[in-house]
Amino acid sequence: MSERKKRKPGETREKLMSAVLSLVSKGRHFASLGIREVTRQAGVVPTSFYRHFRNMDDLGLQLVDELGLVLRRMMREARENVFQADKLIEESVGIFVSHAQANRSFFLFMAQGLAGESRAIQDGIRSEMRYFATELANDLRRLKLADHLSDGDLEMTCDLVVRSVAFSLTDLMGISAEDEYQVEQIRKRTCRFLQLIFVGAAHWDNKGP
Amino acid sequence: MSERKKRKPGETREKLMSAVLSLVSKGRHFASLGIREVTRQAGVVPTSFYRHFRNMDDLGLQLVDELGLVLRRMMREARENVFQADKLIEESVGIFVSHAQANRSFFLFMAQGLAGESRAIQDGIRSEMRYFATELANDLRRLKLADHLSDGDLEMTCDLVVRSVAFSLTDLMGISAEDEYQVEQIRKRTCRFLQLIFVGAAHWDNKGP
DNA sequence: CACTCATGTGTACAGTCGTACACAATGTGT
DNA sequence: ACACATTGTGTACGACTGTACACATGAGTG
Repeated sequence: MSERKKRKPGETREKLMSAVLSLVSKGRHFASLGIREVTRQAGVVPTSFYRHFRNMDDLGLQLVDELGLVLRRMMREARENVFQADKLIEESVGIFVSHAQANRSFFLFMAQGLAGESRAIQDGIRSEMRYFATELANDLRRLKLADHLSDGDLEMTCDLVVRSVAFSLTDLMGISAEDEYQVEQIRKRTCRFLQLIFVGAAHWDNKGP
Repeated sequence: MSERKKRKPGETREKLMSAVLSLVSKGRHFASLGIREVTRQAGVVPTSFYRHFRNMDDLGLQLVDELGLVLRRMMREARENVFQADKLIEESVGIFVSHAQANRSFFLFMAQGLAGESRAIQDGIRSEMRYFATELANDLRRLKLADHLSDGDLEMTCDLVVRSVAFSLTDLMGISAEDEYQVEQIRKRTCRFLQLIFVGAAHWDNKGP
């Protein structure tokens, strides 16, 4: 139970996970990747794979965990940088887009996993999205921006927001990262989506059941 | 250039496409399917595949075409059955859910293809969604339900509607088709999403650029 | 009839797959 | 210093893969 002082503990593990992300950003789908292919990309012998993962789904699940970290970092940055309520949407979407560009492979993996082959990975990603929606609801409450909404209605609104942003994610992933014009189009369009949703939320009066 | 009277023209072709759908509904991802696996499921010899498709992506593209037919059938039924404007959302979502159940494998394929491996299939499905949004916009114009919206804003609203429904689709595909309770939950939640969006659209005044 | 054409079958091959096993290197606790 | 646990390597095997080729069938056309 002492400290590990190996030269590079878990180095191959990281190489394998990076290899998957790298293949995914090259256009491959996670479900079509095999152990040999991943180890080849990582520059390791196939047998090494089993030292760290039981199978590809196991690796995918651990990628979902790391994805969670990325998302939390993004949320923290958004919380630190969004001060004025009237720019809330623009700022948040901007941060989201830049994170999606900076961690393209992670978000690509996320988009794929939502309708992927492994139920466990699907559930993991869905759970991350639910957590995100909950945190968003907390923030809106804290900023007194949703006082007239019931808890259930606020939760629904945030859920819709997260889904819309997630769908914009698949738009982003469909274009090349360098196409500034298209990125800007998607950014603006996502902002308008969210504005529309928030206008709806602002005028939402016990219309729900 | 005369009429073909072969016993069963294109029979194997259909068997191959059905085989893919069948494998997809069993939980497999399209990107992970191989030619041999598909032909085995179809009860045909592997070489027969090439008589009808150049590769798996080609087959996928033709599945997208058939998916288009399914979507158009659904839209027609919605147009025929939705009379009163106040029940428009409930009726439409109900028709959507029942179609998604009846053609589960097609919609599963669609959900997968949105973030799939083949760019061509992605674009095909995206194009189907765009068509759908446009038709929806036409209907709303025709029913005089969006008179205060500019064309661009109406298009955006319909796009958001279609995206929200498409995301509900992945919810639907994640549960077992027999779980009536969960299906009902998703149905209700989708209705609330759309209601929120339409409330937003109703109060939308040149807030856009 | 013989022909062509579309379709389906059988065989074959080289490459890849997942994974089991024995072994080497190296850092850790006694 | 010793044995141990962890991590990485090399080899091996049977199953599966995509696809090329030659051939069989049967319908439509001359």
